[in-house]
Amino acid sequence: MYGLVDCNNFYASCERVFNPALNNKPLVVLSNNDGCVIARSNEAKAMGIPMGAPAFEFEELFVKHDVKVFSANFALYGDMSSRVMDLLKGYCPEIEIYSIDEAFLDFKSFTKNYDLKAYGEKMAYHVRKATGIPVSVGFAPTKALAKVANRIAKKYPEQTKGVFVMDTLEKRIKALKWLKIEDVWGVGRQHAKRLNAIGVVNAYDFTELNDQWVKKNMAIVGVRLQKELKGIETLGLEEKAPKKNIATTRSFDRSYTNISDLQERVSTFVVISAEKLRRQNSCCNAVMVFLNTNFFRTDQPQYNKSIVVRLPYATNSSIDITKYALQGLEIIFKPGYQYKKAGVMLLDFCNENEIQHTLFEAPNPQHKILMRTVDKLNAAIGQQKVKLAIQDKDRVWKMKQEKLSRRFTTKLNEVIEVCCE
DNA sequence: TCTGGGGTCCTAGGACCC
DNA sequence: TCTGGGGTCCTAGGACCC
Repeated sequence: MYGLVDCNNFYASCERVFNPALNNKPLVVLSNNDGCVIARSNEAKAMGIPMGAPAFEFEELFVKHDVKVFSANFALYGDMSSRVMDLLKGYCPEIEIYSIDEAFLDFKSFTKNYDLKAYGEKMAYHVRKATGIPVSVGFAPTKALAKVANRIAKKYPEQTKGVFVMDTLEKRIKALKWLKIEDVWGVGRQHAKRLNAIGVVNAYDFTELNDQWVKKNMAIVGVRLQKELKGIETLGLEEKAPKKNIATTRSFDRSYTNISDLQERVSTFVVISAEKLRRQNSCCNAVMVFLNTNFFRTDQPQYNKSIVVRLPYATNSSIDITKYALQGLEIIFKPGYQYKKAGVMLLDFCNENEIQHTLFEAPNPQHKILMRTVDKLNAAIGQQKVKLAIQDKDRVWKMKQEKLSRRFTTKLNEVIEVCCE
């Protein structure tokens, strides 16, 4: 059996841990720049605030119903996530951390008639008790079915106590008939539309579909999914692998027209990305840069362009990569447009120790030592304290974050205060 | 006025090889 | 008039996930 543990309304729950006055109140968390709603408490969901809703469109509703609004606090969420995951590892060492708020557990090595229901409840209780984060647990013979089981646990907390075990054929059929096709893991908008058109409305219908159709319209991924839902295992736990791409992209608080502003942004994006690259001991062979105008402003001329610049040698030096990224920017930049978003993506990785050197161009060996030193300094005295001269030339780039909570768990001077009378 | 960010996998088709 | 067969690698774009 597989288990899927998923934190309930994760970001919203993180905000509540250190501020219990928020319990039972509608609460939303906004994306960078306080742009869109990216997490909602149950109360906020019940009010009909959709995922991805632009915050400005719902401002009135927030005020009217006293919805608690927070800017995304990823320092807090990331730390809370690792606390939850560490606890789960204690219950099942075979674990795949699938995202910041969910993990698959493989119970293969447990004895056949092990009481997973009781075990799951114990695990969920412990996580709640130790971190303050509520979780739901689904058990089933395949990963895709564990996703379904989890959904049931989350949807019916009273009946399931947050844990649902799908261990019989009857339970599986009933669950699949209950689950709408568009809510199936791996079925997105496009496939859902096509499936609806041929009368497939729930997950059970999908399992009954002939596999020729599935192969033709949803490719091998769809075929696998169909098997998984029938209880035939096609997906195992995945190993944690180093990233194949690393991206840093941002929308700006306003539009920018000057190339010098964009040069600063692109350099900073490279520096952030390259630090992640070094952390996983990789080098990249190419860098992609893109520029976007504001596509919501249909009244303004639009220009979206990206370019991939090959590097002469594989490197993870912020200095080298910045140089080539800026060359790329120079090529795609066109004056006269209002740029609202830009980004950088590092591509084509290899291991730091397996670099193919070229005959005529060699990296500066000093960079490696320099980067290590910069990384160490930044880790010790705060991120981005040591930077390239082209970054932040004469202005502080501020993201709109008006409702940011404290970094309760990762900054000593921001920890919670306890008052004793 | 205001609308996020970061990933993965798969496939078709072009370019190339012998 | 008529023009083979078998293969690899790369890339762009689509679809999906959180």
